[in-house]
Formats: sequence, structure tokens, C-alpha cells
Amino acid sequence: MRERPYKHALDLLQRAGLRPTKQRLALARFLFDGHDRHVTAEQLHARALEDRVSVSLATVYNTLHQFTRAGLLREVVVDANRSYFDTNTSEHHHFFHEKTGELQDIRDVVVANLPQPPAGARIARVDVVVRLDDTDESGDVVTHSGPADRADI
Amino acid sequence: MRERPYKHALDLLQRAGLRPTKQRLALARFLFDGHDRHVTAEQLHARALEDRVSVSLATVYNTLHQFTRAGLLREVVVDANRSYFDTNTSEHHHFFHEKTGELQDIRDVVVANLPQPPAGARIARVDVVVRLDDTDESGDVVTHSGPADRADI
DNA sequence: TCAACAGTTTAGAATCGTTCTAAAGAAACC
DNA sequence: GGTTTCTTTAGAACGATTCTAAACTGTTGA
Ligand SMILES: [Mn+2]
Ligand SMILES: [Mn+2]
Ligand SMILES: [Zn+2]
Ligand SMILES: [Zn+2]
Repeated sequence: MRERPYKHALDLLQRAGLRPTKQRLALARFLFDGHDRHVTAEQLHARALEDRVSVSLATVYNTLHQFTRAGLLREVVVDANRSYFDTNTSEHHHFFHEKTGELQDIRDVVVANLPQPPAGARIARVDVVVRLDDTDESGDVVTHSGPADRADI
Repeated sequence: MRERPYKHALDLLQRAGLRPTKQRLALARFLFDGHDRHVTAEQLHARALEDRVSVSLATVYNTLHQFTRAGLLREVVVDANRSYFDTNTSEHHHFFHEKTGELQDIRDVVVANLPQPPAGARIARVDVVVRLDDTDESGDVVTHSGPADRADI
């Protein structure tokens, strides 16, 4: 929890050159409260409505993209049909719980031995997604499965 | 190029317990011709029509999912709004050309220092996606950009 | 061989996340 | 306050994918 969430959100918007509207302030206060969050547009929209902030889904999308452009968020691709936005913009990777759709930050993963990118291309970003099956107490797989890979050493 | 593509496709379908219909044979012959391929449903559909195989898009989707369930394909998630299917089912990772949507296999990437998965979960798969910006001869970035990360180590 | 059944294909509708449009509303500026 | 510029919004549109239900085809075994 931050001490002056309103002031902090205001600062972020001003630095991004975005007018501090009711909707943006509400979304920013929730998103940038000091926790690392991974939200979809729908989730953020639902959360705003819970807090009795009236905001349309279109505005939630607009705002998420503006925040992303401003470097306040980054988009994480883990699911072919849903976009996640991550408030942690530092270099890190993810566990993805396929059953629940939950993302979890992981740090210190080492990616080595990357081949040279083809001529005319350069690396914009490296994303590691560790997909997780949930198991029940018996150790049986609960979700749809497939042979489990292990990470290359 | 395979010597008896018809026979090979037939074998694959039979081992998967799928009836060798005209549509499945045509799709299988193209997909499993010995090359590693990364296709979207639309691309595969377009290709079939080029080859004058009449097949509906619904059947292409059905077939891709059946082949995936049978372990002949695997789905690769790199783009929030498009599903890629990969004929290379061995352990490997990808370059993703954000501009063109093209995927390219990379081998021998080392992923180390993965944290233990949370209790009740186990690793189903580890995916490394190296996103590439295309640059022109001057070295300037051609696509929309963002600060370029380098891989850890 | 052929009927009967089970599995397959398909057109078109439906769904779903996301983006667009254009008009109304709010912030900024003078 | 008046004017400009940016923002929000409802609702339509979009594009990828899935569903539906009816027609079709491969398989089986009498
Ligand atoms: Mn987007
Ligand atoms: Mn799918
Ligand atoms: Zn994260
Ligand atoms: Zn591949």
C-alpha cells in the first residue's frame, strides 16, 4: 500500500502526458498501488465497477494501451485469446497456471546460448513462460495434459 | 520431400485413429512433408485451396486440433490474436518476427535457474520466445519499438 | 454387396475479445 | 467564459475461433 495513492497516480499520469481524468486516476491508483499485478482488460474493468468507478470497457482498453505506450505497463502474451498487462516492467519471466489463467512473476531465470538473430533483425525481448499443470494431492494431473518437458538443464 | 507422401500421411492418420478422408490426407501431406512448419489455420486453409483441395475453414480447425491432440502438432502462443501450429514437436524454442508474424525454430537454448513450481503445480512446458524487431540497412528500427532487452547473460 | 452406423464435413450462425466510430463530455488554455 | 483539444462512451464492427445441425462418407459386418 502506498501512502498517497492519489498523488502517486497523478504524478504518473502527468509524467506520461495524460490528463488526469477520473477514469485514469481510478485505474492508475489500483494498478500502481505498489503490488505487481497481471490483469486483463475485463478484470480491470470488473474491479473498477466494484469500486463504483464508472468506466467503459473501451476506456479500460484505451488506458491500458496508453499506459503500455508510456512504459508503465507491459503486455504479456501467454494465452491465444486474452491479453495480460503487467505492472512489473522490469526484466522478469512468468509461471502461467493454465487451469486458472493466473500469472506469477519469476526472477533470475537464466537464458543462455541464444543463437544470433538473423541478419536485419535484432532482439527486442526474450520471454520465458513456464506453463504449469495443477495437480491434486494425489499427484494426478488435474488439467488436460501432454508429456511434461523439463527445462533444458 | 518425402518419397511416398500419401503413404506417410495415411500412416499418421491411422496411428492417430483418424479416418483417412480426402481433407485430412491433403492437410497431412502438406504439413508432414518433412519440413518444420509453423502455420495458422488461415494459412493452411489458403494453402489447401491453392492446391485445389476443397476444405472448409471449420475442418482445418478441427483437423489442427485433432492432430495436436494426437501429438502430431503443437500449438505455439506468441501472438494474442492468432494461433500457430508447429509441426516440430521436439523440444525447441522460437524467434518471432513481430513485423511479419514469422516463426523460426531455435535449438540449444539453455534455460537455467528456474524456481521450484508452487506446491500443487508442475511444469508442463517451458517456452522461450525471442521477439525480433526488423531493422533496415541503416540499423534503424522498422517496426514499432520499445527498449530492447538483451537476454540474461 | 450393401445396409446401417459412426465418424466427418460444412455453411452459416454464434461467440468472444478487442477495436472502431462518431457524438457527447471534460480538461486545458487564454 | 469561450475555444480548443483531449477523453469517454455506447454501440457497431471486426477477426479469430467455435458451435450447430444437417448432409455426407468411410467402415463394418450380415
Ligand atoms: Mn493490443
Ligand atoms: Mn485452440
Ligand atoms: Zn510479471
Ligand atoms: Zn517450432
